[in-house]
Amino acid sequence: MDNPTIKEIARRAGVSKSTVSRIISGNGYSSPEARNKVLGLIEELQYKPNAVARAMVSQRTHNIGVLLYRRDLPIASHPFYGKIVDAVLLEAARLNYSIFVTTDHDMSYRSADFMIEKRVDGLILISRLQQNVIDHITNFGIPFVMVNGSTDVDGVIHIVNQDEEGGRMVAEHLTQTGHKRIFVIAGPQSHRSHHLRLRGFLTSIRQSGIQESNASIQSAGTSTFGEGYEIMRREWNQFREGGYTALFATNDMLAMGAMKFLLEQSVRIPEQVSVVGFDDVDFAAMFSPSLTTIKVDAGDMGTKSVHLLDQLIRQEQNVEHPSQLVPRLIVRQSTK
Amino acid sequence: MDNPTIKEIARRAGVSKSTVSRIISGNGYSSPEARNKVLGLIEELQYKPNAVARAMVSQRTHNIGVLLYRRDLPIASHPFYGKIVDAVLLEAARLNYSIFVTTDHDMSYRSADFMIEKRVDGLILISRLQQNVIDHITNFGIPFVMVNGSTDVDGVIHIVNQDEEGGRMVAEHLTQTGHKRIFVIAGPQSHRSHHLRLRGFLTSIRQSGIQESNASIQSAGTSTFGEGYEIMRREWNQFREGGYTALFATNDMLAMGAMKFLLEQSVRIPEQVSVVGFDDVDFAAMFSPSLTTIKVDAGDMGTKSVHLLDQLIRQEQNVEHPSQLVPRLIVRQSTK
DNA sequence: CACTGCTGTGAGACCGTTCCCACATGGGAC
DNA sequence: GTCCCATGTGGGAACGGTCTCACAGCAGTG
Repeated sequence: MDNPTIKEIARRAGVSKSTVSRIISGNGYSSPEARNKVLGLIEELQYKPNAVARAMVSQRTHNIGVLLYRRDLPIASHPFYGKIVDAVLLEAARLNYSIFVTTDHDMSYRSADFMIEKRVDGLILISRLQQNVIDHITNFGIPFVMVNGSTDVDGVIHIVNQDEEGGRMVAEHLTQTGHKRIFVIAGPQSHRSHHLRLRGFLTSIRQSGIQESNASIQSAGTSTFGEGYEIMRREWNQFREGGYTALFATNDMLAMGAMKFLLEQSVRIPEQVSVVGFDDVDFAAMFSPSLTTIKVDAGDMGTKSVHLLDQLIRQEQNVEHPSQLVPRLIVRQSTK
Repeated sequence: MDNPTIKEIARRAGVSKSTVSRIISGNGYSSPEARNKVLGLIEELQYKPNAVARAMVSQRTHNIGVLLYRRDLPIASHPFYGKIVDAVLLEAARLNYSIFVTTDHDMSYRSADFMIEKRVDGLILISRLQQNVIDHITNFGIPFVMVNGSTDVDGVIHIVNQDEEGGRMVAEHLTQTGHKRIFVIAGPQSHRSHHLRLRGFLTSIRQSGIQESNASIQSAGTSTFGEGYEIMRREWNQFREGGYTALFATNDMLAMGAMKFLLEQSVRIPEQVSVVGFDDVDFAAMFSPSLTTIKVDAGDMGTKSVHLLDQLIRQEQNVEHPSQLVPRLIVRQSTK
């Protein structure tokens, strides 16, 4: 790593490092001769400014930490959170930030501390964060935004979807297509989004005059494909004998897991059973039959989070709390 | 960001910053009294060492850059590369590195330069890198390893799978189960892995005495689900009339795309057609019917890459070129 | 001619650490 | 009593930049 430094450039150009610094940054005066000389040397020696040294004096690293709090699945290959990360990466590059990515399986603040030591300009927190982690981070005065967190916290910028509204859309779609007996797989109710999706769904069902006794609600311990499959397998008899014509799961992975079991039992989808998921992960469109679902714009979440964080970092006045993202029903092959 | 500094701790403890530094690092002598006092203050003031300043003097940032060169899909949500990244994240945390993640769509060295400016200790390069990018990085003397790159480059540590062997395994599996006419969807031949998978497959087929005229080979422009679907749709007549009983695609996404089209035409899998993919992405086991495939251990790739890079960074002598990962056939529902 | 303001430059402090070196004290060996 | 060594401490340079300040030259103005 014997990269040339500003001092080396200055020495060779016969000027002071102040002059070189001025020329590089474009602030302040410099003569055309000095400019040519220095710029030529920069090109010749392949000088790359040292971002570490810059951070040292400017007290800004231009780095952002993305912390994913999950116990089950890793981050990047997660079908939903992975998309958020992608969008974060893209938007961050546009705004000249670099991104540290970390997963925290302990749900502690160990990794948050690590990011603090690295002196990131800000943090993006995703999924299941605990109140104490939030408090911890707040303590250090590091700007941060939450994305799809498990709970809302007062005063914290939190980017979420209109999950309750989405649940309502599912109910409407199913009731309008004539379904009366609906089987529901509900993801962890400790998580805000699963909770609201279920609530919106149930409220709407009730308004349609369908008795709750006509809906069977299974609660899932995790929100994975395997869990969906397992629940369906376990409840198969109840499902078959109950005369259910529709299945709603509070996310796509649960829905597809259950659907896979149904297909293995030669249940025809959608002829015999209609299935609706939630999120619109990439696989939803690829599955066979493709899955009707509520699209949550993960990309938009990622983009917004960086955008808002950038405003917080730059200490812009009155950064507005973002409005919730509007979900959209996407009808595919799994419902009729 | 008014975190306390070492100087502040020193002032309050009534000692010099040298002493504080010694106590924190554990190098050199210090009296129990000084130690207690300083450690107490660190706890009380929630002192977090400044990694930027440390990097400044130690000339080591303990940061690693992950560069993914792709034109089509983003990184994190990529079903195969995402898994590599996950493993990298995990292993890096274990070895006390932080990870910068970047995607480069231009296939230029813009993002490599960016990482150089950030003075990462090393780079992990994934997928389609060009020779000139490699040269560029080599120029700066930054340690790096390649993972599943499009081509091998002399002297560069490159972690890959035994793709040719995997292709052979596919051929054996299909011929042993009695298939004679096989339809092949071959991903971009400019990429090492797709090229070798096809080659291994064809070599083995030929050895089994099957004429090449019995195999139809379709070349795919990309290696995506959509491309697989599209190719199958386009070649549907040829496929049906050709009497093919098996389909091999050089990766899972292509295979599942094609499979989805077949299912939509009410082709029964595996009764009428057997399908084999390559990679064993998560979705392969979830698809219905689940996909028989060759497992490439993406996790192992990620872990190894960090491990090797760490050795390069620490300038260990004779770091050995890793042997190629051994693939494994995983038989699922899509073949019989 | 004195004053002002623009252009151009360099010296040096500073960011928060680490680490080398100097130095002081005290006990044990000779 | 002298010397040596272990223990404990502080001063200050260095890492590679940015930025403030001082200062010099020179043209324009009244």
